[in-house]
Amino acid sequence: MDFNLLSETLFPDITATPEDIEKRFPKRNLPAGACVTRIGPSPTGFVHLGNLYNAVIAERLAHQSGGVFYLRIEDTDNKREVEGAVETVINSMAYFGVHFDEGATTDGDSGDYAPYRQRQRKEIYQVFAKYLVQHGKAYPCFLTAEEIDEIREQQTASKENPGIYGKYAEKSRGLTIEQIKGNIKQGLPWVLRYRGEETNEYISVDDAVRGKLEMPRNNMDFVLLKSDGIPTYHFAHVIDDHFMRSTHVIRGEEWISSLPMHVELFNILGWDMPVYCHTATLMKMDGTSKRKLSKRKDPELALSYYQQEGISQDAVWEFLLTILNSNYEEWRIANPDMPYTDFPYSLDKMSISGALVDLDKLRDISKNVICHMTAETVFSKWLDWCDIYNQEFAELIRKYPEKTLSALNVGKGGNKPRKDIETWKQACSFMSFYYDETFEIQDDMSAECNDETRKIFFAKYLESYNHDDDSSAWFAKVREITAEMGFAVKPKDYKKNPEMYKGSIVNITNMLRIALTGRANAPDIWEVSHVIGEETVRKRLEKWI
RNA sequence: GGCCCGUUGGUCAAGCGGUUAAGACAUCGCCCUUUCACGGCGGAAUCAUGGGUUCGAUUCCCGUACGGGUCACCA
Repeated sequence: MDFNLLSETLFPDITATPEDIEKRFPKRNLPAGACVTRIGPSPTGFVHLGNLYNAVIAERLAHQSGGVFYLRIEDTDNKREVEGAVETVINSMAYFGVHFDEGATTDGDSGDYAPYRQRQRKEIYQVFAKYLVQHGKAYPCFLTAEEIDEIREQQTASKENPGIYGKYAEKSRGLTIEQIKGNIKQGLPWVLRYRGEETNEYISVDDAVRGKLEMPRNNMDFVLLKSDGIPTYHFAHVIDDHFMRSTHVIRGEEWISSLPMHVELFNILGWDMPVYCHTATLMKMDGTSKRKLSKRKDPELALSYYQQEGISQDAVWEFLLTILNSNYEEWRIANPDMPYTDFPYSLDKMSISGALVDLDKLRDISKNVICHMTAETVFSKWLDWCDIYNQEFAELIRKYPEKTLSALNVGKGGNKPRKDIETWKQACSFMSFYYDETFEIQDDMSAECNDETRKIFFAKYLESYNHDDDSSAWFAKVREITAEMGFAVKPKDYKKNPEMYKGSIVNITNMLRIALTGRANAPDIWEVSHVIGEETVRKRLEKWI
C-alpha cells in the first residue's frame, strides 16, 4: 500500500507539516522547575467538585512554581455540548477564585498557544493524522456501528476482550487503496484508526501521585479521528498537551486505563510524556458504604450547590486543600493567618484512595474561615451572596448597614472569636433576630420561668433598665433582680442547694435572651441590646408583661 | 469477564520493619463562664482477611474478600 497516496486521498487539504506546527508552538521559555498545567473541562453545562478539585491541584502546581496554568475547552463531542457551557465553566471557576494565565475566556481566547478550544484545532490534529497515515500507523475504517456490534457479540460469546484489534481488525485494515477511494467517493463515513500492534509487552509509567503504574501495552486499533474529522480525547490530549507544552497532566483516575493508548501515541510521535498525576475519585457515604459521587443523586457534586448554600469560596479551597494534602490541616493550625498560597503544595502528600466529601467538615472549616474575616469582609461577601440568592435579606442589610456591621462585630474581638456563621445562607437565619422584619420567637423559655415569673422579671428589669449602663453595671442589676426573685445568683449555689431557690440565674438570662433574640442560642445579651437599640429592647420585653 | 487502582477509628488521615498507632471533624463526659458561644482537659473508637518472609509485621510478598475505575466515533 502506498501510504503517501493514502494520506493525500484522506487529507488532500492538509499542507502543513509537523515541523510547521512545532514552529508555530515553540517551547515555553520558563525557569527550570516551572510547571505548566491545565484543566480541560468539556462544556456539558455541569461543573462539578471534581473539576474544582483537579483545578486546585493544577493551579497550585503552576503558580507555586512560577509556571503557567491555562484553561482548555475539550469540546470534541458536539453531541454533549450545551449552549453557554463555556461561560458556565469560566464563571464558576472565577467564583471559586480559580484564575487562569491563558486559555479560553468569555471573550475569545488569550495566550500564545491559541486556539484553546479543541474544535478550532481541527487542522492541527489532522496534520498529525496525515503524518501517521503516511507512516503506516493509522488507516481509515469504514466499519458500521452494526458491524462493530457484531464483532463485539462474537467476542463476548468467545470471552475475548472486546474491540478492534488483531484478527478483528483484518476487515477494516484490509482495504485496497482503490476500495478506499471508492468508498470515499460514495460518501461513506469513515473514522481514522490507530494501527495497534499485537503484543504482550508491558508498559510502565511513573505517576507522580501513584508511583509506578504497570499495564499491558496497547494493542487496540482505537479511534483517532471521528467521522466528522474531530479527534477523540486520546488523540487530542496527546497533541494538545504536547503543543501547549504542559509539563503535568492532572486528571481523574478514570483515565488510568486509557494510559496505554496515550503512551503509544507519545512514543510513535517521538515526544516526551508529561508527568501524569492521576487523582482519586471523590466519594460519598451512602448508607454504610462509600460510592462515587453521582450527578443524579448528589446535589453536593455540582459546584453550584456550594454557591447556593453560600459556602464561602475560601472555605471550599481550604476544604479541598485539606483533603488534597494530608499535612495542610496541621499547617493551617500552625499558621492561622497566612494565605493558602504560602502553603507548599506537594504531589506526594496526596491521598490515592477516594476521599469522602464530608459536609460536616466543610462546615467546620467554613466557620473558621469566616471567623477570621473582618466584619467588613463578612458584610460584603455575605451581601454579594444575598444579592443573588436572598434579595429580601440583601434589602434588609442595605436598609440597616450600620446595625448589620455592628452585629457582625459582636464577639469578633479578642483571641476567642465567636464562630456563629457557617455559611452565607445560614448567616441569614442566624442574623435574623437583629431586624424587626425577621425577628421571631423560636425557642421556649425554661419551665422555671412561668408566666408570673416572667411578668415580674420583665417589669423589674425594664424599670431599672438604663441603656447607658456599661456591661458590668448592667449585669449587677440583673443579679440584683435575680436575688430579689428568689433565684440563685450563682449557678453553683443552685447546683449545691436546688431546694433553696426557685431556679438559677441561668434560667433568668435564658428567659431574657429568648425575649430579646427569640432563641436560647444567641450572643451576649448586653452586646445584642446595644446593637438593636433601647427602643427595640423595650418593645421586645414589654410584650411579656 | 479481562485489565487496572485501592482498603488504618463513624469520617479525613499520619505512619514507610520495633510507635503507649499522631492530628482534625463528628460524638460523649468534665472544666471555664451570668447566658450563648469560644476555649481547655479527658473518654470511647482503627490497621479488611488468610498465608508467607522476618527475631519482629499496620508497614514487604502472595492469595481471598470487599470497594472503585475502565473496556465507545463520551470526555
